[in-house]
Amino acid sequence: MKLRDFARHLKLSSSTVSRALNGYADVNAQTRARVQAAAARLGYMPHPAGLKLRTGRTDMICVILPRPQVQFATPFFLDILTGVDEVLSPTRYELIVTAVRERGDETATFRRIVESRRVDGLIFGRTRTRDARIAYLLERGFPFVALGRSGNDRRFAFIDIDHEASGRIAAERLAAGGHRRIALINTLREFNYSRLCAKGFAAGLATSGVALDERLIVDADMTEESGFTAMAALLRASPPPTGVVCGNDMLAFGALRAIRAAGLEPGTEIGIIGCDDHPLSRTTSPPLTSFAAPVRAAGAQAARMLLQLIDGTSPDRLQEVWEPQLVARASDGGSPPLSRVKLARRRHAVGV
Amino acid sequence: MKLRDFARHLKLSSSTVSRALNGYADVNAQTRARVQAAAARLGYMPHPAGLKLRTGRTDMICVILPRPQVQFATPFFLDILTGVDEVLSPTRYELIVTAVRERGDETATFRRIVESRRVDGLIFGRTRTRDARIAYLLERGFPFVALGRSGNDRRFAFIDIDHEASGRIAAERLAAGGHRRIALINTLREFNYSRLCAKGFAAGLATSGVALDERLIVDADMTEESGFTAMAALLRASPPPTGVVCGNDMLAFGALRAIRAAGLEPGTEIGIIGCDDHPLSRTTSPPLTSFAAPVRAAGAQAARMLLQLIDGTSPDRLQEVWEPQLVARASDGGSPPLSRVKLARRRHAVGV
DNA sequence: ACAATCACCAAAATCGATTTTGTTTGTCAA
DNA sequence: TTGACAAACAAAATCGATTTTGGTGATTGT
Repeated sequence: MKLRDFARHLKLSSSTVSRALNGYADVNAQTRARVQAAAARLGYMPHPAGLKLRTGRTDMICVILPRPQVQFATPFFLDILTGVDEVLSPTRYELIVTAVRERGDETATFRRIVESRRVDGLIFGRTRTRDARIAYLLERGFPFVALGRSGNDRRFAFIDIDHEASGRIAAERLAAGGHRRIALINTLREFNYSRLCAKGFAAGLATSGVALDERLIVDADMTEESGFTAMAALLRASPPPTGVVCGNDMLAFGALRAIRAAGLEPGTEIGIIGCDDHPLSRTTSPPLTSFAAPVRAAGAQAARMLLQLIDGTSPDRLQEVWEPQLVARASDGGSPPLSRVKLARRRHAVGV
Repeated sequence: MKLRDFARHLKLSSSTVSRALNGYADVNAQTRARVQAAAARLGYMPHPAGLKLRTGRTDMICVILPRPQVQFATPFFLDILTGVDEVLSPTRYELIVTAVRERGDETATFRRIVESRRVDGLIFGRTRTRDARIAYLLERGFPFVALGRSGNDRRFAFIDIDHEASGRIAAERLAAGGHRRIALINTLREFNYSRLCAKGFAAGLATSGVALDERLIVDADMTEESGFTAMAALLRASPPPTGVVCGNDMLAFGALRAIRAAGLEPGTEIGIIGCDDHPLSRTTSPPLTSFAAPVRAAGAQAARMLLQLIDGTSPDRLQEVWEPQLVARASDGGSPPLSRVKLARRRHAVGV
């Protein structure tokens, strides 16, 4: 049923009906009520295409799906989507999802989306320390909210979790537990939060009076396998670390496995702290100490920010950094570090 | 830049330009080439709203995001999305995602989507044994592809994995390993694949000459915690099972933890087989035997089917059931079952 | 009683594409 | 020479909404 039919049925002109539905003042209150009641009863809804053509709005918000290569590192992406949808669904906006296909230059994806004029705004994550996508969007003046900050520019809307604080708190906590050789298995340095985590980690060691050994800081992509490989390598150092901070929980799962494979007991002989609070982290053995990431709330907030941005709010007023929340479990157990001799003996025993 | 401007720039009428771009015959081949070259050079793209209003198509495909309550049981949802997008992106179709918000009646979500006339077709999963959503869509004649079959009706397009075969193969495999008391921790019976899995499991036991003990079959929702709880309860049976099949890997993770907590060694003292091949399954201890679920390929195929359906292919010709592929690892180790005495001793020792 | 104002509604323009219908050429055959 | 026909393009109608403009009848003030 289209507007004209609906109007004819009400014995009114389509313009009056339109104005009644949109709550204009110059239509009789009684008529307006009658029209709105009839619309609800007959289930009249304006045809989206006609509406969009006339108003110029697309009423669509796009969330960018990162490349699948690292998807298992983001079990949280669904949470983001859920949060965004939660905010969008009571509004006139629709949520659309576009995956990044280009291998090399993600900017091409963004260019395509912007130029197709199909969406009013963009939400995406995995911000880089120097982010070409952000530069492009800023240049085009296209509305977007980034999940995470970037290094090069600050004049855009973002919501981020303070990974610098996570890194610092984790380092200090292990140091307070008596550890003096503390490693960091970080996520890829190209991502901005990874850089911040490393920075906080270094600061935490410094304030705790623990020397920073560059050889105990390694980058890894965000898979369990990388965590395993990185931890296994760290355990071959001499002396090996007795505490380790991981850039995310998936890496920590791998690290736990490597520690066990080396014949050591995580949580008592080696302290380990993750980051992100993966749903399985409470079930590892020992349960993994980590930092809660309220991803769903962040997605919702990003959506709210984007709507405000589209409504004209300045991006400078739409910037938030949330404090991380430590989820203390058993894996960072404050045991004293093992002696060098004891460790060497164990390494020998399991043939690492 | 709109069509009229573009046409003026070419010193042609907009109708001719439109016909040239759409490859009509009654425009000079030379002119057509000139127009298409200019479009590529100047980056002209028809405005989506105008196009949709005129053609009536929405060029949108909607994928339904299940309720977050069980999201962690579906780390594969992103895979589905990726597969769908992979097929859609070279076409004129756009992918949109809508989350189910209603707690009770999911049909309300579907009604909203269909009536808003914003999408040309639907993809969704978690089909139920009796599925009201499918009934509604069939009644409305709205194009959709279901990920999974349903019990009540068959006249719709679907793609499914043969969970009946998985259940059967898993049961037979454990039986062949010498197990005689085999349990099933199944997913919720309201989902159709869950029912099929139980059916296959029973058949597998029957062909192997193993008695089916109803008390060893339990339903659980799809979380790690449920798996733990269910397995712990099973271990309190007398005699306890020596083999267990899990409806998905997340449940199996929980079961593994429960087995360990009871002081037993999974893979040698208790055989366990999962289903879905979660990315972490290769890293458990012992690595989990499971069934590969080519979710991404299934998503892609669902998208292809939906496009064919929209193009007029009959749903009867768009039905596929894929065979599961066993991924043999160590967790189903073919060791002989423990004696009742030995088990009892262990249970006593760890205080279960 | 008459003009001015106001409330209410209808008619027409507009958004940007596609598609149908018309018009101008030029060519060819009768 | 002229009518038929085809090729190539232009003009106009159309999709379904919103918004601007304009007009009618009633009310009010003087």
